[in-house]
Amino acid sequence: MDIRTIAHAAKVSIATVSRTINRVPTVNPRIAKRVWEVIDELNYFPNTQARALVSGRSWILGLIVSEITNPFFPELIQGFEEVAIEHGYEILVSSTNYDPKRMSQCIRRMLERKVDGVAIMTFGIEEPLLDQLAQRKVPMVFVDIGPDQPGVSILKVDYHHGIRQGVQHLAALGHRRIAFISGPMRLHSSLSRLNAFNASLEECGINPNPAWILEGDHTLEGGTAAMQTLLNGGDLPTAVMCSNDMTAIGVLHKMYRAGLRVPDDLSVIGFDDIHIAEVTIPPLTSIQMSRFEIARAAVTALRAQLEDAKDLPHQREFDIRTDLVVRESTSFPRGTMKNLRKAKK
Amino acid sequence: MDIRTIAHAAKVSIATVSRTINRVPTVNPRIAKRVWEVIDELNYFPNTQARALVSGRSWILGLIVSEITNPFFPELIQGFEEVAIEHGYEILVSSTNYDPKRMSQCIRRMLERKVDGVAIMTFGIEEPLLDQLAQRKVPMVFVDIGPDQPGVSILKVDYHHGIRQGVQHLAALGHRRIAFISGPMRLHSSLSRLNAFNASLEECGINPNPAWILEGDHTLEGGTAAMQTLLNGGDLPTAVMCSNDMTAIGVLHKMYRAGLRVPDDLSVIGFDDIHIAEVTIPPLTSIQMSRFEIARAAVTALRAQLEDAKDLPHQREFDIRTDLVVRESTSFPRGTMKNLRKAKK
DNA sequence: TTGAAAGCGCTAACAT
DNA sequence: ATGTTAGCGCTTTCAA
Repeated sequence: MDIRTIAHAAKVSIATVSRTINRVPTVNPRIAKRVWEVIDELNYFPNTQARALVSGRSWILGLIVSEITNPFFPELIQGFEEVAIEHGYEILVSSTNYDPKRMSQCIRRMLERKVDGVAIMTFGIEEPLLDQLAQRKVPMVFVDIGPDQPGVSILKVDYHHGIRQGVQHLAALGHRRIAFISGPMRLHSSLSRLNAFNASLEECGINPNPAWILEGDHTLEGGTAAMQTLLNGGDLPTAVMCSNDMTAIGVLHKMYRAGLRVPDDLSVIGFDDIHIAEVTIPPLTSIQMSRFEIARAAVTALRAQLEDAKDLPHQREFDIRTDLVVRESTSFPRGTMKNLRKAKK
Repeated sequence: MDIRTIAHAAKVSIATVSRTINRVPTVNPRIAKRVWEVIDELNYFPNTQARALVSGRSWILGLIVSEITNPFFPELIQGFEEVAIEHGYEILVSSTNYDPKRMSQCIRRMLERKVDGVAIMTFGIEEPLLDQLAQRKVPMVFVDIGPDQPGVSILKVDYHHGIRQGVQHLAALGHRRIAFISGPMRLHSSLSRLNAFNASLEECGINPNPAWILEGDHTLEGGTAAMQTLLNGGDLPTAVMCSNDMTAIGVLHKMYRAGLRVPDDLSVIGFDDIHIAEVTIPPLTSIQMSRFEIARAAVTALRAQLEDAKDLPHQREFDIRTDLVVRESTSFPRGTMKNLRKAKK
């Protein structure tokens, strides 16, 4: 069944069927109605590849993520899928696993399937492969930073806002000895988070201790390893802030293994606020970055380049907020409670 | 740049370029070499939609999952992507969120993008929409059950093997009071797991208590809710087996909330063995079902229908094992330890 | 073994 | 407002 079948059944030309489907305003409403009836009755839908071939628009949006097994990303993908579908786009998701080879393969896949636009949410652009996309004028959207080119939008995450809230929360509880476990330092977003942490520390008048700044890799294992390092160091901080929730969960686990208690022996703050943070033991205080907000902004940014609807924003940068969510992995530093109790007596 | 560019540069016809790319054996090796050189030099790749249009093969494999935010699925998707790409297929992932409307939308998307085959990993087919796929002779692969039609393969998960190991493990520790929190009962896989549990109980000579068979929904919240019900019931079991790990993590959390200890007050076994099960507190004893094995089998089953390679298996069913992984959420029932200690004295 | 040409299903320019 | 037709980039007969 093809467009000819419909044209024949509706007693019009294939051009009219095409126009009807594409909602060209000049079609006679009565004829359009007849065409739609035939389409519905025969359950017809156009061949997307033929359509893409001739129109040059695939109606596919690419989404490149670092690793799909980090719960942050499925939540992001879900939002992206939802918003994209809503606007008639199919999505092509692909993950790099922080591997430059795979990154290059991802770009290739995007190119081969002729995506109309691509969201690169790997929190750090690993290669100048992007030129291939830029050359073909494929609109792109990045997180944090991206090349300053036409067709490129940036989702600016305000790490500082949430992280400052976290540090202030810790400081208010009485913490002065605060560690930070970063993400992979070659990722720009990791650096941004660390910078925001250092700046917030300074705002609170706390001196940073270099021995308490550790590099993690945004995985569970990275979190346990960093916590182990901290434990080996002897001079333990009273609180630790993590660059993402997976790291924090690793920290929680290592503390459990070491027979220490959170938050009694160490307060822990995560970042992302993934769903599972609600049920960790103890429930994780975390800095929320809305996946849905990011997903929506990414699709919007791409659509703004692709379509000329008047309701689409015409900006290069989009702001993404972060906010502290206080749960139970943060409390007074050890000792303070006793003092409080004494004071009460 | 298109096939003509290459043909011209290599001084051959476009037909020869096409044959070269498609590795038709009749092409003169020297000419083929020349063509490949031009292709590499110009960094050319064929337009997939033109190719799909004329050949009728999209080289896209669909993958329908229930919910991408359940960590089991990202791990599955990752494997599926890897194996599919390895064989030259692109993937189209889509999630139903257990919503029949979305399921129907998923099928539609698969149809519109003309997938060559589709893996339906929703653990329970929600609708007879599949006819649309069957009519178009799209090969399908299901988990557990599927329509008995040509072109349909089934991944038979041996739930019984792993679940029996779990029950025996519990029985060996001295448990006789074992509860089960199932998945949504309209899903066939949930029923299978429950049946395997009941059968295993009987094998061990344990009487099932209907009050200890609860229906969950494979989410964290379902797990906490079911555990709450168990707590309210008063007559607490000494162990609980869960239909998936998310449920088990919910149980762990509710126990923590109730001020009870795992495994001292309750032993907990999960199912799936997702990555995070290693770092729950305590680390979760779980029944492993290999995502990668499922992913590989799914792609293999589809390829067996699509390609005529001699090395591809020609069977309708594929077996998937399950195995117990013992960690620290299971132990002796309360009281037994004391007895043991006494005995030691 | 290679080339010429038809045509996959559709959109869009042009003609009516 | 509707129809006719060229052609998107490729694969695949068919002829040489």
